[in-house]
Amino acid sequence: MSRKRITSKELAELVGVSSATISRAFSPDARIGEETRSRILAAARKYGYQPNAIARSLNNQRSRLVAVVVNAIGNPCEAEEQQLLVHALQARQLLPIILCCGDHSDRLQLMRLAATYQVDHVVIFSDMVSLRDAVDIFPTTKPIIVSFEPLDNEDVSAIRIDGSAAVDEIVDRLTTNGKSRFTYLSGTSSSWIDKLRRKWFADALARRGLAFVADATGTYSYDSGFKEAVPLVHRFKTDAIICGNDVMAIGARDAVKRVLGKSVPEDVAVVGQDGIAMAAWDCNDLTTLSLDHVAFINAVVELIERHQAGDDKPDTITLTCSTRWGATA
Amino acid sequence: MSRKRITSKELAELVGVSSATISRAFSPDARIGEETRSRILAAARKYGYQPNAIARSLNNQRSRLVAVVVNAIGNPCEAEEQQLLVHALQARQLLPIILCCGDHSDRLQLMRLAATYQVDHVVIFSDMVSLRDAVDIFPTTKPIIVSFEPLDNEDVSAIRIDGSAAVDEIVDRLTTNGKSRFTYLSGTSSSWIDKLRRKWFADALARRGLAFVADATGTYSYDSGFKEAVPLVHRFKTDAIICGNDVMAIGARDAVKRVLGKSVPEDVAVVGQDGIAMAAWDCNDLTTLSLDHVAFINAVVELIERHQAGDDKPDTITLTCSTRWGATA
DNA sequence: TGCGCCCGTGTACACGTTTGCACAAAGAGA
DNA sequence: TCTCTTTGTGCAAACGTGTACACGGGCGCA
Repeated sequence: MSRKRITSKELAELVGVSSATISRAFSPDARIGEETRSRILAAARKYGYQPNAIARSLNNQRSRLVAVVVNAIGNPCEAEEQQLLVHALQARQLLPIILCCGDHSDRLQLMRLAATYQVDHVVIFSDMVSLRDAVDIFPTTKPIIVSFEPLDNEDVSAIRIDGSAAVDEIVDRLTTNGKSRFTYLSGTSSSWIDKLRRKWFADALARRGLAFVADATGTYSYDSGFKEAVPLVHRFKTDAIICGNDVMAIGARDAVKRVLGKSVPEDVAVVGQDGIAMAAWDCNDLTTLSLDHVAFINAVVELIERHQAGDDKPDTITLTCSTRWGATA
Repeated sequence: MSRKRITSKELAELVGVSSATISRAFSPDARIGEETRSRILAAARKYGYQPNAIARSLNNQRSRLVAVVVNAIGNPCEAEEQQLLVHALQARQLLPIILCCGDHSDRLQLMRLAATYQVDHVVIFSDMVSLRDAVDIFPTTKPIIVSFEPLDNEDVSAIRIDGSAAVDEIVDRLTTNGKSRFTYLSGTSSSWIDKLRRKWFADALARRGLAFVADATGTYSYDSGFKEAVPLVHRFKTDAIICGNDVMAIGARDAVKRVLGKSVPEDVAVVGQDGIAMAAWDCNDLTTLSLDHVAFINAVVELIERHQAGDDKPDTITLTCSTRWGATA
């Protein structure tokens, strides 16, 4: 049953043409007789012939593969974006290769492996990889950086996110409601994104003569949010916890309510970041700094399309965050 | 900056050997002088040479690419499994190509596109694609079916899930607690998995002289669980809702509590399926028919490794479900 | 010295496409 | 009829590897 796939030369023999003509039958704007083409396509269907994309890529110098570098697949925020991106790629006949860099696995080696497949584009969602490594490993493919790391390199395209205005709104409401002992629960200690997000809040606080009274570091997970929230409340008497993502915010809220027996937002307000679908669930109803994921991915896709069209001029697109008002702040 | 990637022939010239020797330097068990190899590797590092995997694949007839067919990336249950699988593949120097078949996109065309890339293995998580289509589109690659569809084809490997024992436990507790008006909320009308899961419960009920008093169909989403639960309680007076997955169960629970003002599990019990991490969150604490995702993916990986080793004999591995007891039933 | 063997390397071909060039046939314009 | 363009096709050369085969040299052994 597992018979070999038929090649263009074999099909050529069966139809009675040359293999070059087979190839032409499959490229839409090639010079070929209409009658010949339909004869070939019929035979291809009959014998199950499909052009070999590996061979084509070798010849073309275009693989139509896209490396997508992410921290994790499970993380809801990333997952929503990945879903949108994968759909957009598929609609353009591009195939995504997912590189999962979050864990212990050797990121650099993994990216090098993907680079050997001559991917046409690289989309870097993960802020665990540095820009320097990215351009080093993909010298021929201009990467698209999606993390918010400040770029000093004019050679890569990027999406920049600006949340300062929305953050100002959030802090405004919190202070209006009497909050003053703010704390920040970040998701990781080594991430540019996390540092930048924290800075938005710190700046907004500074404009009002305030500052964070304490910091904690989790792992972007529910459990870490749950666990880290306890000392923030217990020891630092915080009345407003700003969390690095929505999942940790949900964990923190649960800890405040269940473990500490306090009410949210009256005793302690909790603010998330990302604006994932789950934040809007009735049982969560989270106040969160949210990003329009559709607009975000649209921007990425636009950059990819420019690259694909041969426009190598790098560009930076800036998006602004909005606020989802919920019952937690 | 975007200079072309260096080829093995060019590197050969620089080092003063033939391109064949370059190739040998990169295959661990080739006959090559130790001194020559280290000289080549040093030069490769210096000039940034990496063997071209596309060319190698063409030559080898092995791409080291794996097509992973899924319904969606956002779905938490699938996401957890995808994460595990991707990690396992990466550890084996295999690269995953994700095919997202859930939506409107033309599944068959998408799979055909992936097939042209000569993937070494195909893992089908989605039960939206039929077995017949799979073997048709990947004639040369024996696919690994992960959906639970009853297989009449001896040519594919499969993972089979058996939840009947755990389901019996669950139904036992529910009836002991006085539940009698069971309803089933499925995630889709066209899925084998969903039908099979429903059958486990229906059989367990039948053994006790019971049957579902009503059925509803959602979309595996929180919102659909929320919406579909209302009429089940309101109109059919159900006191136990079995949901097709955990996310819908959370939605159903919220609707029962917030919209209908009833208590869970006293008035209405809610049972999920999948055993995703979120089910164990403090705010959810869901009773659910759960699968050991690690064991599940281990089984998949074992099948892949056999295929990779050239053992084409198809095999079926059976896993059993367990129960996570929570506060909702 | 002569024979056989292993080691290290080069030569050449194959993998399955795409595409520039050549060329025959057909049609158009004079 | 002669030339010029257009159309459809084949030939052959890439694309960058891996590897079977050949071959020269060094070594052991008789």
